[in-house]
Amino acid sequence: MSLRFAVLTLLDIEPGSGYDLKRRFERSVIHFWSASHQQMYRELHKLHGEGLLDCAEQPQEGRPDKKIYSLTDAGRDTLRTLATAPASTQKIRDPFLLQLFAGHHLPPAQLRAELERHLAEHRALLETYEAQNARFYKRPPEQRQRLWLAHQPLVLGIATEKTWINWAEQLLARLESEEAG
Amino acid sequence: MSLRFAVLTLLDIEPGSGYDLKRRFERSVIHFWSASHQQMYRELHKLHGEGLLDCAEQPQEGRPDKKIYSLTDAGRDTLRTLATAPASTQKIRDPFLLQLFAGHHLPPAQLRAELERHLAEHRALLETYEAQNARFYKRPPEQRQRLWLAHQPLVLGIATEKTWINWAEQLLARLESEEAG
DNA sequence: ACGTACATGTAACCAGTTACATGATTAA
DNA sequence: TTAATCATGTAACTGGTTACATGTACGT
Repeated sequence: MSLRFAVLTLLDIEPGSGYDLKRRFERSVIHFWSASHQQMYRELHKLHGEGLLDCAEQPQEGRPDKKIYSLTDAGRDTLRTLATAPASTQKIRDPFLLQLFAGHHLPPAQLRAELERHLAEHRALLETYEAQNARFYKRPPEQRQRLWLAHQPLVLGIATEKTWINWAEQLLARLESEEAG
Repeated sequence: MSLRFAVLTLLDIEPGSGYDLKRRFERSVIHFWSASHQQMYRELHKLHGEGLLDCAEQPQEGRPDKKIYSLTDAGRDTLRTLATAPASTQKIRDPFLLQLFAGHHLPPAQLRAELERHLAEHRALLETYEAQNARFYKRPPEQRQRLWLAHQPLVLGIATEKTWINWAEQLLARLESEEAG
């Protein structure tokens, strides 16, 4: 139900097309949820079929027509219901940790290279989060007050990435000293 | 491919049945991967069908027969290949953060109750990790040296849970002061 | 000529969850 | 007698990924 919940939440804030939603996921929700454009279109069709969304076709010149989706009353009801339902606690599922767990199958140099690759990705992620965070703090105080709750996932995202990077740096140092010694 | 990798890794350490694997997942790998018994049995059948596992039926008295699976040579080859393949970086997908993001749809008291429920779950999780960690440090130094890499996911698990709990406690304090003020 | 952004979609597959089904043993 | 642990499985469904398909516009 989470993709459904996410789609309804974003369309409730502002109507848009599948393509719009995909970009909004990437820009604002990526640190705690993600979805491909194929998932979007499938979900939008389903929601529309169930009468939770209205669809307005908007012809465009020079580019493909847009289908702008917005919530119906039934959609808003469903959103309220989903928002109230208890969410399940997320278990970690990290393929890289699995790889580490079986790390004795890899030559140490390759393991170190893998770790450095993941480190680079996490550092890049942290940078984009920090940038989003900086934009938040440039908003007027009135908006910051209103949006503080929706901002909390980003706060956690930043803390989590810092934790990851810190752990990985210590691990890297140890891998290097094991290789040297 | 990750479930496959996890199953092969555990069976490489020690052969066992689907039921055994399920328990070993819960005891040793749960903090970075999880799987239900249905997934196990399906994966074991598939791996066996592909000739990556041998299966020895072991009759038992008073309880159902066991099917003990172990790696074939082809299985060990596959495991080595999977261990070498670059793992994708995990994206966070936390339904609770989605709920927070849409938190304005919930009455504050209910939101606080939800947060407290999740906090309790994360605290319990941290406790079990700390217990596992304590058991690790009771092992003889020779074993600690040999297993240090496989122990790293647990180190990260502990740090991540602490980060989560710390974030949630600050959020809870703010929710309480907003309710009071 | 090539890549990127815009815009929507189908099909096949892989992964994970939920519900159901069976049946013995052991401890409270 | 009730619940938990041991042990294996089927079926249906939901969710997510990968590959393919189409076509315009714009910048290099």
